[in-house]
Amino acid sequence: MKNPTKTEATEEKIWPWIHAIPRGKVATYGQIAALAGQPRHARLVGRIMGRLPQGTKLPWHRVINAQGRLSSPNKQLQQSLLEVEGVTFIGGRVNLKNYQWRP
DNA sequence: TGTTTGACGGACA
DNA sequence: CTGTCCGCCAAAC
Repeated sequence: MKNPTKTEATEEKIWPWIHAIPRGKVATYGQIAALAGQPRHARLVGRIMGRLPQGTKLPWHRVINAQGRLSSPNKQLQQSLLEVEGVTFIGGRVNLKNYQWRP
């Protein structure tokens, strides 16, 4: 057994928060990092997201960047998943003023 | 061991 | 609006 890496320790903290994002709302990478007690670690969140398995139950599509744009490899899928939930895209971006989740 | 990379963010020109 | 730069830091090379 090895000590958990910093990434693994952070995973445990961010997953509950991502899971808590309600339908029709979005959160930013930096926001999740801050909620998990890791301010300024947005990239760490992004790296963890990239390691998620396909069948994950986490609403990964509700996490976007601070500019209201999509950063995931599969932007097309992510956008359609969000639109189904009622998130509107204008000019390829989301209006965070209206759709950002505020715990 | 040193450098580059990346599902980021914010400041600035 | 776009593009550049810097801070951040684990993982990959």
